Amino acid sequence: MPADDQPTRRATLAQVAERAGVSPMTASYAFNRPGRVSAASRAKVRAAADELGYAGPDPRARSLRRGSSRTLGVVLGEHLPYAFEDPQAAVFLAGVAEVCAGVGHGMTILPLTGAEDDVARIRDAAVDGFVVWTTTDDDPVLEAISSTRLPAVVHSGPSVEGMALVGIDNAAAAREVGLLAFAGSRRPAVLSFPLDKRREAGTRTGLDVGSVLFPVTRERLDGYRSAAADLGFAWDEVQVVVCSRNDTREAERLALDWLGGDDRPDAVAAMGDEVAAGVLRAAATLGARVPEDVAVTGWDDSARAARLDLTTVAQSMRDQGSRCARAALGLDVGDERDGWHVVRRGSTRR
Amino acid sequence: MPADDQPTRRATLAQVAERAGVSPMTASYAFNRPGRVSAASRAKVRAAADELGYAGPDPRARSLRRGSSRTLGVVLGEHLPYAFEDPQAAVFLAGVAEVCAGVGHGMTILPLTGAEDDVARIRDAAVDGFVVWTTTDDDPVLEAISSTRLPAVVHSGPSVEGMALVGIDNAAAAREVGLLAFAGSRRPAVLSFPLDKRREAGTRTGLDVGSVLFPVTRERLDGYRSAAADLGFAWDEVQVVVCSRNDTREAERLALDWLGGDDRPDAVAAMGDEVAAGVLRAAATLGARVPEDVAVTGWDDSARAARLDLTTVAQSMRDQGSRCARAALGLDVGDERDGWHVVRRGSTRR
DNA sequence: CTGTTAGCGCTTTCAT
DNA sequence: ATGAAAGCGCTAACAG
Repeated sequence: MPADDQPTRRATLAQVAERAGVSPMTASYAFNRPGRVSAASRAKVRAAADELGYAGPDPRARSLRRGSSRTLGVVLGEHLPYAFEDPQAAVFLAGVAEVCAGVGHGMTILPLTGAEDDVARIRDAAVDGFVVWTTTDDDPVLEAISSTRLPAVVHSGPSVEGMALVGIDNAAAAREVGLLAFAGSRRPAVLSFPLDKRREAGTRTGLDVGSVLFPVTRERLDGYRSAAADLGFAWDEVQVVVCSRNDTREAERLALDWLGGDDRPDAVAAMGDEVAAGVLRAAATLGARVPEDVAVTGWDDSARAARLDLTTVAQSMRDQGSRCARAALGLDVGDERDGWHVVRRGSTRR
Repeated sequence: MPADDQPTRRATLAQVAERAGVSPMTASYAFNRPGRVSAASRAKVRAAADELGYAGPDPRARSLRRGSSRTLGVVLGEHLPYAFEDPQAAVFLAGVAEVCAGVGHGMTILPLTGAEDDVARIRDAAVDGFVVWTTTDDDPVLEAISSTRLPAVVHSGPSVEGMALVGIDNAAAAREVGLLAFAGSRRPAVLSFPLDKRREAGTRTGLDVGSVLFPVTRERLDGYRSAAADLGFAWDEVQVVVCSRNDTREAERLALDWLGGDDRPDAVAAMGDEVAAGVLRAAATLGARVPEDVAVTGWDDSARAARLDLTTVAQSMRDQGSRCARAALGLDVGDERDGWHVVRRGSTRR
C-alpha cells in the first residue's frame, strides 16, 4: 500500500490558521463572526480550510468552551415506537423542533427503556436543558434530570420541585367532557390510559384514583369521577377499563367483549380519540346505536374525532411542545395555563 | 435577599476529588470504572459528590476528551410533522433507536427545514456519525455531511460517494408488483410520491423518469415502467399521478376526480399503502369494483394493507433502521442487500 | 490501586 | 482588525 500521508485525522482550527498565516483567533472569527475579519483574512482562512478539508469548528470542543451545546434533550418515557406512533406525541415533538430550529438549537431524543441505564443516558446527554414527555410520579429519571441542575420542563406531569410544568388542567377538562359523556346514562364507564408503567389492561371498579402513578391519567380519572358524582353516581358504580396504550385496535378488541357483555355500559368516557374510535367500531359491529345505546367521548380532537362526529377535548399539542421548548431554553412563555375546550358533537346525548 | 453562598455553578470533578481527598483520576475512575477503585475511595468520592451536588462528569468535556460524543445523528429531510406522522419513518427511527440504546449511544434528530441553516445545524451537531433518511439527489446537506468525514449511511438513496447505502432494490420490487398491478389492464397508471422537494401534486404522462430527484421515487417509476413495457405499454400510455405525501385523504381526493373522469385508469400501482387506501376508498364511493374495474397495489405491507386485502411490497423498515445505525456506528451489518417480497392479495387481477 | 502529566480543540478576555 | 494567553472539565497514557 503506497504511503498515504494525508492525516486521516480531521484538521484543527490551529492548523488551518497556521496554513492561512493568521492567528487561531482570526481563523476562529472567520468562522464565527465573519464580519469582524478583513475580507483578505477571510479568504485566506477559507482557502486553507478547503485545502485541509476542514469543515468548521469541532462542536465538541466548542460546547466545552462555551459551556453550552445548543441542544435540547427531549425525554420520551414511552418505548420509542409507541412514542412515534402516537399522533399526539408526533405533533408535540414538531412543536419542540420548531422552536429549537428557530433559535439554532439541535434536539436530542432520549428514549427511556425502563432499564437501569436510563439514568446514565440522561447524565451523558450533552444538552442545555430537558423537556420531559409526561411520565409517572415514581420515574427515577426525574431525579436524574433534577440533579443535573439544568433547566427542565415536564409536559403534563408529574409536578417536580424545580421543574416547570406545561399542560392543561386535565381534571377540569375531564369533568366537563365527563358531564356530556354521562348525561342520561345509567351505567357510566371510563376507558382509561395505563395506571402505571406496567401498563396492565383490565377492568376495575372502585379504583383507588390516588394510587394511580401517571398523573395525567390520575387527574382525568378524578375529573370523570367528579362528573359522575354530580350526576348521582358513586365511584364504585363506574366501571374503569384500562387499555395499555392509545390504540384503536386494542380498544376495539376490549370493547367487543365489554359492550357485548351483561355488564355493558351505556356511556364511555375515553382518554383518547384513538381508543374512542375503537369503541365506536365495536358498537357498530354489535349494532349498538351511538349515542342512544352508548354515548362515547374521546380526547384530543384529532382529525379522526371530527370524522367520527365524536365529542372530545381539544388542546394544541403543538403549542404545548413549543411552550415546553421555550421554557426549557429560558425564553419567555407567558404564564397562562394552556388552553382547552370541549367540542360537543353527535356521539353524546347532550 | 440573604447571602446564598452556594456556588451556583456546577461542581467539577476536581473539586469533588479534592473534597474526597483523592486525586482527580481516582474520582474519575470512581465514576467511569468503579471496579478499578477501592471501595473506600469510591465511598469517599460518592460522599463528596453528594455534598457538592455533583451529578457526574460533564458530557461536553468528556466528549472532547474522548473524541466521541457517543451520539448518532439522524437527518430527517422531511418537515418534522410529516416525518413523525409517516408510520414507516416511525418504525425506521425505532430501529435506529434500538441499536443506539443497545450500545449506550444517544440519538440526535436533525430535522431539515430546507432553509439555509440546515447545513450549519449539521456541522454543529456533536455526533459520531450520521444516518440520512432518504432525500433528493440535489440536497446540499449531503455535501455538508460528507465534509465532516464522519461515517454516514443513507437510507434508500441517493447514493453518495463515501457513504454507505441501505435499502431494498426499489426498481426490482416495483417491477414485480407492477406486473401484478397491470396484469389484464388496458389503462395502467401509477400513483407516485413527490418527484422533488417542491412536492407538487398533479397528473403527468410521458414523465421523464430520469429527471426525478428523489431516487426512491425514480427507481420505483423505473420499475413500474419496465413492468408496463413487458405488458406491451409504452411509457406515455401510463398516466402518472403525483401526490405530495403518503396521506390517505389527499389520495382519496385526487382519486375521486381521477377514477370518476373520462380518462380513468383500470389499474393503479401506488407507492404507499396509505395512498393506495385512498384509491380504494374512492373506488368504493364511486361504486367501482376492485380488482375487476380497477386493480390496486400499495407498498410497505402495513397492517392496513392486510386489512384492505391489498397487494403490496413487504419490507422491514425496522431492520433497515437497525442496519443504518449499525453501519453508521461501524458495527458489522453483513453485506446482503435488504430483503423484500411482494404480497399478493385480492386487490389485483392476478 | 492511585497519582502525575499532558492536552483534547476551541473561544473568552484583554491587549495591541 | 488581529493576536497572546489562559483554561473550559475531563481522561488517555503512563508511571508508581
